[in-house]
Amino acid sequence: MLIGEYSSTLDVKGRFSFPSKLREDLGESFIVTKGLDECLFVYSVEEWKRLEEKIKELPMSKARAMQRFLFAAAVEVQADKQGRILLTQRLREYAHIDKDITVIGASYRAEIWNTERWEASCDELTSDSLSEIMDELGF
Amino acid sequence: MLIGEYSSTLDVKGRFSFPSKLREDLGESFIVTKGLDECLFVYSVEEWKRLEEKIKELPMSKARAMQRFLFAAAVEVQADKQGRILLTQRLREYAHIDKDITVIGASYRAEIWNTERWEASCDELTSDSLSEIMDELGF
DNA sequence: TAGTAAAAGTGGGAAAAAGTGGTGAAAGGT
DNA sequence: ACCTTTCACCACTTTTTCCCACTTTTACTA
Repeated sequence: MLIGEYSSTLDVKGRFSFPSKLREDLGESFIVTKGLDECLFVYSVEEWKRLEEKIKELPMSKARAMQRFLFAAAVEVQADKQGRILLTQRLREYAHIDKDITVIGASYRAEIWNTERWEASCDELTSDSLSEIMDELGF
Repeated sequence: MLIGEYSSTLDVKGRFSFPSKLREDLGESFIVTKGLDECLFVYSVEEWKRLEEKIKELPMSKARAMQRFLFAAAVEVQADKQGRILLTQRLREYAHIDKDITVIGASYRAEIWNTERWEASCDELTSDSLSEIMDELGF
């Protein structure tokens, strides 16, 4: 279970330390790919395989856009001994990552965000919509 | 069943002792997350898992902002041998926790409040509004 | 109701883990 | 073969975590 919110910054080489709490769950190496809302999705290898299976089952008419989006962008990364990872320029551009980074746990996947964009997307949540959904969940 | 009201204060390191009566019920480690009205919600691991399942089932199209909010805010904490816990700065900021803390039992969850805000929110509860709700419940 | 024992709370220090900057080796391209 | 770029690791700093020892409160008994 991936939870929590962690912030980090790119160093001069474009590396950043990936939260150790999330690394514990994700394993040695993991898959990073384009996600919704211009953030990056991060999956453990096991979870990625599961996703692959699901997409395979989709009819070609629907699946090919998804396949192209997810698979073409996907990269398998491995943290160095200090727990840092390096993203391809392509992925960094897609997620507007230049300096400040926020990594969050989101249940079965993690997400990598430009910090500003993450905060903006949090601010969009009104407390009304929050309590509404919480009601529904019996929170 | 979590009940009662307990007060505590942050020490210089930002720790505070979590009421032992509540710890008995919550277990070794528990989940703290952002709650409504700018307090923090505390769930036992079992209770959290139940919520997790519900959150996961929300439709991706509508609820992903909500999912992110809930999972990103969650932290699993474990009391030290003295029964104290340490909250992340993020959670402390959200709940305006700086010095005086009130922890309350609220049935299946506990809540962590800034003491002043807790007292203010108690004052807001008038007998009128309460009796209205009690009517609804057939109390 | 005072004394005693046990539990809970507090302050602080030491060890481990995580984070950061930088250097050198390997790989790849010219 | 040489230069550039990428990658892996070492050494240092900072942060976090864990636990000891002491104080205070609570509960129980005489």
